[in-house]
Amino acid sequence: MPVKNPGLKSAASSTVEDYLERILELINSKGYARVVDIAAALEISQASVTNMVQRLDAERLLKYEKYRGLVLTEAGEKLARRIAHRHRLLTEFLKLLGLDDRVICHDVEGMEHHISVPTLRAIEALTRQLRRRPALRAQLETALV
Amino acid sequence: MPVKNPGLKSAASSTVEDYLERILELINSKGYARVVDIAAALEISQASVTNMVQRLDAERLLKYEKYRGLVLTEAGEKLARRIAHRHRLLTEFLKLLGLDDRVICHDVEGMEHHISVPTLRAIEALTRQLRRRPALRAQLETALV
DNA sequence: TAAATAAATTAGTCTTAACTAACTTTGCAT
DNA sequence: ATGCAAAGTTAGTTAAGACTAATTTATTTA
Repeated sequence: MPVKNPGLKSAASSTVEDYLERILELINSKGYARVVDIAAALEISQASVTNMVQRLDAERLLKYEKYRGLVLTEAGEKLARRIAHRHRLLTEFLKLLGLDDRVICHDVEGMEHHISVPTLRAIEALTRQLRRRPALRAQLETALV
Repeated sequence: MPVKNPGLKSAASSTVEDYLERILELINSKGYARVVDIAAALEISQASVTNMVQRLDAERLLKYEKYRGLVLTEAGEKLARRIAHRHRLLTEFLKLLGLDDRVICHDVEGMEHHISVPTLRAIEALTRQLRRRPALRAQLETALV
């Protein structure tokens, strides 16, 4: 089934989004993202990462020199940031629903690539409202017995 | 990336879920689901449908006789119903957020396969609360300008 | 009922994105 | 400086799930 992925109107597949997300995380936390670290983070082989990294270089989302490492391009970083932001918003939303971290993590990782900008905005607004209505959140929790 | 699909703790992939969903829809609306109709509904070739239908038969989610048609098994129908139900709950939820039908349709089709049972329950509870709080819904709509 | 059309099937191909195994490069420790 | 381990790369394979083209079966209509 050719299910498109226009969530961020980038041409990025879910897979590409996952890579960018992890790469940005690594850069933020360690200052760099090596093939071996990306592979560990995504729980896939180094070979797969090498392939994808070369592809992302071809797509100008990062600059890669063989054996020497990579840096995100302007475009790549921008995209990665938006992906990370979307991830955070979804996580916060589910957190407010009282779900546990394991479930949140799993579901967000699955859904995040499929959420369009308008839906994300709506969820963001809802999250804000939910945040200031503890009584409503309490209602939800009791419903989850 | 080996992203599992434990939403309904069935072994069904997203693709299988899509097929079952459409097959049930067809059966509900026309009384039967032919290869040609499934293909049209999913916008894929008849050949692809034939393949999948044979696989679903092997997995005992439906019974299929070459050239003669198919019926869902008990297990297949049960699963299909749960998939359809999840689809409806998500659609209703997004509807209450004031999103337009195109967006809802797209996003639900993407997300539905990745929502776990606990998350679905939480969203269901939230939907109920949202339904009885028009003021809150109005707040959301104004935030979506 | 026979021809024409619609539906279904088969066989083989393509793409994406994983994998393993084998090899190369780099960097560190002696 | 060399040798070993860690990191990275290449080549070739696999699996899911699409596709087309060719063929077969079923159905409709003249």
